[in-house]
Amino acid sequence: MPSTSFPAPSKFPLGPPAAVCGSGETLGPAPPSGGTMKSAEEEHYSYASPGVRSTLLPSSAQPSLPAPGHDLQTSAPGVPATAASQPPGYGGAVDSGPSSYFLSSGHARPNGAPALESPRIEITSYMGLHHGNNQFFHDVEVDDVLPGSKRPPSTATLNLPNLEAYRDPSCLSPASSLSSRSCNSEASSYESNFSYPYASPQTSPWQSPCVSPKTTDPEEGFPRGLGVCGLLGSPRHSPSTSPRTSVTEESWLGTRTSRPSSPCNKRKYGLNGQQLTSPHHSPTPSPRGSPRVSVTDDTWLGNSTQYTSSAIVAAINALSTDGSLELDGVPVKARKTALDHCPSVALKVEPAGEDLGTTPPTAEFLPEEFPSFQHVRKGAFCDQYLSVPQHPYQWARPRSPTAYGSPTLPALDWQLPSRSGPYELRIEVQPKPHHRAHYETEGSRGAVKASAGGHPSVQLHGYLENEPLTLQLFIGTADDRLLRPHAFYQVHRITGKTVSTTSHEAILSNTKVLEIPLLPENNMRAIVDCAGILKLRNSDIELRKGETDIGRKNTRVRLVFRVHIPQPSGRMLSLQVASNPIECSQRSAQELPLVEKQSAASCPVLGGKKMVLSGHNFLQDSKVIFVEKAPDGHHIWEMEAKMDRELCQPNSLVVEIPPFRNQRITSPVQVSFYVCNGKRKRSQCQRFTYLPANGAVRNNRMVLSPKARARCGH
DNA sequence: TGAGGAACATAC
DNA sequence: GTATGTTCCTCA
Repeated sequence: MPSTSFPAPSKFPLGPPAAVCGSGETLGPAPPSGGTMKSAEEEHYSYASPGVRSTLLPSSAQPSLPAPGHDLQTSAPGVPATAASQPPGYGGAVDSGPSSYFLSSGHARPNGAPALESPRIEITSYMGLHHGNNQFFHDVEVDDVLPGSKRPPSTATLNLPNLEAYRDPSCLSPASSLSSRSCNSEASSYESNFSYPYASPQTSPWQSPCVSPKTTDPEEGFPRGLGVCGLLGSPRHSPSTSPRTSVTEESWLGTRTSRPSSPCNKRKYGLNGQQLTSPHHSPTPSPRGSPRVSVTDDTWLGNSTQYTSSAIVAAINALSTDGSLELDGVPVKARKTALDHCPSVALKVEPAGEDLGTTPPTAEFLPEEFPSFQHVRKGAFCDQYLSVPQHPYQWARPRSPTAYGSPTLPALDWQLPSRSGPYELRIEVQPKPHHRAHYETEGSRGAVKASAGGHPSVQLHGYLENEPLTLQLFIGTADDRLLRPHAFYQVHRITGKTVSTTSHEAILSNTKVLEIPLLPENNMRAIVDCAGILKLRNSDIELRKGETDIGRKNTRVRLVFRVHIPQPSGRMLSLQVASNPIECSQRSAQELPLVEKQSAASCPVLGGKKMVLSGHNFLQDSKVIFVEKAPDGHHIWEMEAKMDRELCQPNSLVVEIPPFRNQRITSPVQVSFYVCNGKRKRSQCQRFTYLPANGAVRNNRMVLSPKARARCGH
């Protein structure tokens, strides 16, 4: 395979490659790592065109490169050490400070080099990303089309509204609910977008070279690089390209069929792989074989006019083609398991190079301007294949950032600043430190809540425009490494009467992203009451190709919020902020709180002082109880300390030390305290010493000064 | 639907 | 054997 003819690294003078727009502007932060990243970065920048989803395939081109992973520190051959060692993100920001991430609206591939040849087909999610009425985005997208190429996004997403129709119900737990099975839920985008390594050309050396490779999903080039899933390729995608279809189908239908250790078959499901007959098994492509197509239409029908009918047909063809060959060489067990996870198939169709110049005009991607397209899609296309319920938007959603095509937006594992220039994205209300995530086999456990009741809220400060924006939310890691999408958790869209915030799901490189409107009338503030957390089985994720993280004990997450602010220059400013860590496992939440450190071993004997306790398993509603017992064990007093909730953070409590209550004690006064979670969980008592401030010890008794006495109520 | 709890399964 | 993960039961 030819290697990528990207701009030389010299284009990125500030260490990590900085974003470069078509005009040569140096943009935002550099990607987190090198290696496969390199190509991705370059691709990303050099090709970053909202309207064009380039799909360079570093992996396929360089099979030897390490599979995408999470190790952001990993560098790869050929990549400057700096690129790999520096934290992603702040490298080359220009306008808004070092940390801002800008995207130019006009990035066309600088050298006009053709996209990297690659034997993969990927249908990337794009659907529903173009709905907006945000002219800002609109313009950007138009401008972003490669000059002369008029090339539409090379990838698209097809949402499957009702995955159940394609899955064996018997495989689902009775306890399951549609909403809980994120992968299969109405949030069809997840389904259609969620791709597994096996289906990801970039990680599938065995993929058929017959696929026309012209574009690459920059997203995939990043550490996680599993590829944006979704469906639909550009209208140019040759129906002959294909073969990914089967993969997708299999992964999709194979859900739960072969979970190695899953009790799915042992307990209730009683489903065997045989039962799940993938449409692709049929030698003959059939409408049924491409349910994903309809999937894409799901909630985005109203907005998905970006696709031309030809594109859709191409996608269908691709999907309906048996691509089993691509799975050859992949252990059935692993394959199925992994695929199982992502019922939805995300195919990325890579248009042939020649397509670049023949791609339909950008206008195709502007639904508002081409209502006829919608008609064609819904009626002529979707209806013919799948009965897809119309899913009108509930809100005049601004064009989703993803509508630009991920190539133009920073990858989810890029580190972005929370503020830049006049803008600041801030979490006004933090989520509770514990939220039990639900499995696909369970019903939803509801939305993440705030400690003091209510829900987390996020606000964009400094934005004075009247155009609404979209707030993106995904589940990120909470370990010591750089923030990145969490492999074992996905955000779960909550809907229902109790949810006041509308939202939409999108998939970016295997990560589900919830998109929430940020409206000027709400002061660009969003109350996030629509986000739950879905736990994916460790066994499923760990079998993913390229996955390096392990799920065991990896149960802490953060809510990551992003907003992309169009700039007058046409570029995009991206901000990001992550919440405090959230413990998602049931067991951890039940563990005893443990005080590891306290701010002072000795504290004033009188009240009014505060003490900081840090440890584990503290809850926002944890209580700190002070106890004093006489040497003979006699309980002298016990009282709950007042908490300074404003200063409390996860696993860090700030308490006000209660006033001294008993004068008949010896000095130094030994007092114990424990942290109590709920009714039963309490830490071991931990001692500290009161110093006789404002008092003195005489004859084994505390003698308080009049002032101290008054303060203590004595 | 949203939780809480716990039984059962698996990893270490 | 213990710790942790996953599924199921139950209830408000």
